Amino acid sequence: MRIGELSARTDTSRRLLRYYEERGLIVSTRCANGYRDYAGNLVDRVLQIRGLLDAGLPTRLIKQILPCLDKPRVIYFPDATPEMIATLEEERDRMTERVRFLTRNRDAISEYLAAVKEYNLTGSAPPAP
Amino acid sequence: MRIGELSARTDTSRRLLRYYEERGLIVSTRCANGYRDYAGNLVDRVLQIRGLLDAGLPTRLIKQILPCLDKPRVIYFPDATPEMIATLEEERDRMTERVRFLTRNRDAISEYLAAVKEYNLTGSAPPAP
DNA sequence: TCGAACCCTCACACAGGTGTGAAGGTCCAA
DNA sequence: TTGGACCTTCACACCTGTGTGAGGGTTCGA
Repeated sequence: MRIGELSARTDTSRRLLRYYEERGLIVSTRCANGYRDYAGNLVDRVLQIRGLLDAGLPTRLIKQILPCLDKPRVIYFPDATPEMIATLEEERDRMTERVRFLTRNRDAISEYLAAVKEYNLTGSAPPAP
Repeated sequence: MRIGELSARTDTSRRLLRYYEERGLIVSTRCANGYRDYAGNLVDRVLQIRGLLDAGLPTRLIKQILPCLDKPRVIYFPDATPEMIATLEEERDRMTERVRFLTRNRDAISEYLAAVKEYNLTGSAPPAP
């Protein structure tokens, strides 16, 4: 598919798709006229990239991580240098940390929203836990 | 405490502490000589801010969210405008989404790392699940 | 009283993700 | 064959979080 379609199907600007390619996150072949040609599986890939970016990971790391998230991954085993393993372990821990933080704060927000709802319903503050 | 101590206790540069203040995320009083004076509870507050920033939330939102995370929060109920409630609900959902994404990808990384470990141990790829 | 270690404001700079627009080529349908 | 929709590259520009340094005060111990 061409860039316009991929853009529409991923709700991602053409600009960003080219940027991701420049960063090595996605690849494309070229038609005879120079237009980019994308494989169908790139839709999922782009969505995954966006999610990881939104989660705070830089493209540099996403590029490292993406191959490991592919299936089958066996073919990537030989590429697993010790440095990369270390980077991945570090990043995994950082992600765990992020999840903890996000979850905790999100729960606090939920709790607050529930309390506000209760307040608006009954006109009085809910009992302290 | 002064900025140097807060900086040391939160492992955050003075520059950033001033920036957070400029953004309205933290407050300080001023000593007679113009030095900033921080309350002790700001240590936790700053760590929380850093966590939220690292989790991908912009200062703009953190500022909105922080008051809801305080205890007791009852005093903030009157401030809960419908727009703010809506913003919070939106952000809560975005955070849930982020958690899902991070967890999924982190698990994939963990799985990959485990497979690599197995591979290095036995010299052969683990059986496909 | 001097120097070190603080603090202040201001401002320039950078990296990363993203928008926007210019200048131009391609393709298809009216 | 012309117009519009699509594509190309290139470049400037923005915002946000952050570093760094200049120029200048304050505090305190040697």
